[in-house]
Amino acid sequence: MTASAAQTSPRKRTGNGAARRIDADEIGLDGLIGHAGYAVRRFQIWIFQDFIKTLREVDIRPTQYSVLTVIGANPGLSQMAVAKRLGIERARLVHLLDSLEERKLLKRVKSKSDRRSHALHLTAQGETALAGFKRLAAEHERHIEEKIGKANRERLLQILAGFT
Amino acid sequence: MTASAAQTSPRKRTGNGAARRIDADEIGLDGLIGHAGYAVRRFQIWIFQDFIKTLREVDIRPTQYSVLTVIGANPGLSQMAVAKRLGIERARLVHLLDSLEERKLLKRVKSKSDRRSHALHLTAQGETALAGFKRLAAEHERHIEEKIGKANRERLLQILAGFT
DNA sequence: AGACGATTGTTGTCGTCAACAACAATCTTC
DNA sequence: GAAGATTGTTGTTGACGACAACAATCGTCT
Repeated sequence: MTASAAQTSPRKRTGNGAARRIDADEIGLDGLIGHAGYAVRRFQIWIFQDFIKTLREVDIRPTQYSVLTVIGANPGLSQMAVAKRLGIERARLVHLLDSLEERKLLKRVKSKSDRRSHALHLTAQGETALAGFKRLAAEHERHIEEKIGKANRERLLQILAGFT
Repeated sequence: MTASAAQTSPRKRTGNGAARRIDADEIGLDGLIGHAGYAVRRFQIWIFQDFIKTLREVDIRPTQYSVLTVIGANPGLSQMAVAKRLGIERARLVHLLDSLEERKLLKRVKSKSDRRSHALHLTAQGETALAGFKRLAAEHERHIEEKIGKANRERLLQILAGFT
């Protein structure tokens, strides 16, 4: 996108209220370039949108996917443990689990050793569904490769490995 | 944070309701590792929190900073141009500008050439304030270097240059 | 000149998400 | 057993993206 074609007039910085048609790609970012946060924010928005689009047919959003994946890999976790691991507020996790439980993808089992907590498990249906989600997620990951290059994607994962 | 110390029992995968004290760092991410989106999300959260913390004394959030920076570098831009350049909804920009204008950091000048639009300018106060913000933002950027390394930060900016 | 469509700023709604605070039930510890 | 901590839950707040509608204005076509 943003197919350049900035063939507007050369003069810039028109004093005050003077307005000329301005293409977005000819506006200087100035100090913003060189800010990692800005680049990362834009990149993250792009990634999430592609993830949502790629998994739209199964109606799974990134956070839901991360919850299902963690529970699938560690059955019996408590909500507290999942929340801490994924950096989600336990208050927020409640609603996430509500919707996933309504969709019969997982279930809350009352723990016998600690009657406050719930042990989280995928349903059989949830297991098979998750397998499908993972295939789509892999496709999404390929989109990223196409966007920034295979080597860059791996370098990126390596750089950010400490934040998992 | 998360000072390891995972000296809990070796057995895992306790069947059903059996709950044992579990440290967050011993929970497998499984398929989540290798997902660029997950790493980027965590990284972005970390960056934003550090930015907010570093600029708390001046009460400036990342989005506000990006708006001020772009206007500072391109005085006279319309709201539409700023919104398009930063990927912000113009509806959302209205509130952002409201608060910044209330704080006397910028002003909306009625454009004479196009009476629908406003030409955005920093106030004198806004210019000097922005200089201070930029110093703090540079400090924030140094925090990132300390976190992932100077070389990695530059590589990152290079990889994500297409998303500015 | 006049009409029609597009653009700009604005207001509003909706849903996602992080951050808190409060609460009942339950566990842990003294 | 009492006091304090933890777990799941409900609720509120505020930042944010997406969308729809609207009045004022511009550009264009005839």
